[in-house]
Amino acid sequence: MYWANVSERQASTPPLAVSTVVFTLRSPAGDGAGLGRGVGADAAGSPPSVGESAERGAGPRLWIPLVRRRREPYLNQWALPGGPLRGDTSLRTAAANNLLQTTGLAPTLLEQLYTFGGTDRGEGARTVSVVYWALVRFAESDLDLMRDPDVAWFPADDPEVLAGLAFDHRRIVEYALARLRAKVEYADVAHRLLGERFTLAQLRGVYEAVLGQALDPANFRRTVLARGGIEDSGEVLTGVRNRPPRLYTAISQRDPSGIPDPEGDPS
Amino acid sequence: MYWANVSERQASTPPLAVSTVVFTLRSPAGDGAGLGRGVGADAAGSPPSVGESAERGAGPRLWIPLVRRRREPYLNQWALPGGPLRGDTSLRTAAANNLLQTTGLAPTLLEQLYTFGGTDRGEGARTVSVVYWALVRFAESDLDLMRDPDVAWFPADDPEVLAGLAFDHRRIVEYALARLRAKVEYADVAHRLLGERFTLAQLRGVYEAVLGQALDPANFRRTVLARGGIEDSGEVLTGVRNRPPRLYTAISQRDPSGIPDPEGDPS
DNA sequence: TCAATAGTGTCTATCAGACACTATTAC
DNA sequence: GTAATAGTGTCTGATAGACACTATTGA
Repeated sequence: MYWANVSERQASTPPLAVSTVVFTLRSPAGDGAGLGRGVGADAAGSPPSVGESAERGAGPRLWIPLVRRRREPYLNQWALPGGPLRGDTSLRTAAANNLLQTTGLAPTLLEQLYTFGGTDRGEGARTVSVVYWALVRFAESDLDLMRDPDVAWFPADDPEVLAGLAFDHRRIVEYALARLRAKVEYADVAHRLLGERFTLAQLRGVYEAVLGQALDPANFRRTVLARGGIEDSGEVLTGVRNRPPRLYTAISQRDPSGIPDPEGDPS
Repeated sequence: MYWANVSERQASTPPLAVSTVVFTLRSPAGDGAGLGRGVGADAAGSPPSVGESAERGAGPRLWIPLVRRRREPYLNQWALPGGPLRGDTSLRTAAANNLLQTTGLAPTLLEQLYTFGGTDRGEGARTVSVVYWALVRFAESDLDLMRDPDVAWFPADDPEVLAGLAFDHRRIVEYALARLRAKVEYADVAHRLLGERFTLAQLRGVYEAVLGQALDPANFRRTVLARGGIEDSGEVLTGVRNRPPRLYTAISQRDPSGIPDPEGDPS
């Protein structure tokens, strides 16, 4: 007996949830809006301990929003924002709604990451989670929505933060980071974390934050300009105490290589 | 209100199914076991028309198994093998079971492809499908299991076959092909379609079938040997009417680049 | 011998990394 | 002026593609 026509079957399938790993960029000097660092860190079970670990100079770092659990299991531990898939919304729409409710932000990039459906995902009933990953521009953030003490931003690569996550969310965040690293080199991922106009140094800062290593400014300029996708806006950034850098803008790219998300929005 | 702890909620989520795109390699000359070509092609709605389209010489081609639907919607059309996710099996196990029941084969590679959950996936009730893609070695196939007239193999890139598929399965197969192409270059995908020992010409045939273009034998040899992952077995293949080629074996690779399937089996 | 494929050697265009060097601002 | 970053030029080693060439079998 072969199953080819099961799409319409109402079987007793496990509950289905949609979660999102949201990345944003935050400069340590705080060039954008301020950011409560580890709000509600006093909760038992997860010490966030957001210390500035000077790994690679003082460039910007990746941050993710987490939500504190208000019920068992993993009570009071931090978890990825998410929720059950309701009625007639698509997976992508559910992820976008979820992101808006949690952070008040609209994503500049939203792609499906992976569907976790193992039977060893943690305590509690077994659940299948479709996980998305997203990028947002933090400077545009509406901080009013962040007053909720059960939502806070944390450095995405902090081992102590990751160790305190509920369920298998640590593995999920690490997988999302790996995908982000693999994607930043050949897609227009970087400028989606920045604003409309950005300098090459800022763009390089994104690459360095994502890849976790310093890059040669001269070579970076050459390769990123040769790759296309950005354009000299003609303006320069003034007010710095050195030679004013040019400002660039991102131009729409037809997904140069890489395979697009099949249900993704062609924005 | 933020949802962080929904994993245990029993919401009215859509039905969940697992499907698999299975690729195998078949030489036009039929060096392995014979293969019913388009069995049951008389069914209305999908003309398989398996003609040898001489696109790139006479190398091997990729084939996929399809299952004929026995109910509405898309009655009698061909679809990907799949079934509902039952009780306490993991997604990966469900895909493997499904593959075994359909083709009688154990996969040499099995990875999650994508989860399709749009609201426009075709007629009938909305379903969320977690789709896997797999590779099998056709020579090892147990053809007794293929007696079922509702299961047949088709060329994976035949436009007429793809056009006749049920639901959004055409898009799914095309996406799986794109992922396979992207992956064959930097992973040990190719030799999983071949047997234990293979010549470099056979290996090149896999690359050519997957990529859809001819490759220079000399350069292919250099690059594939430099990449590592295969080893000279010391034996040669006799019985050919030209210089006997060496036989190589695949050696285990620690996923040289690329990101492994997070719930995948580390085989 | 010829046909056919296996396998080697070599040239070249391209590209990434290293790094010296000049340019332009604030102070 | 100095400090600091922006931006340019150049060298070099690694690599992919083109392609000529030799090697070894069956017929």
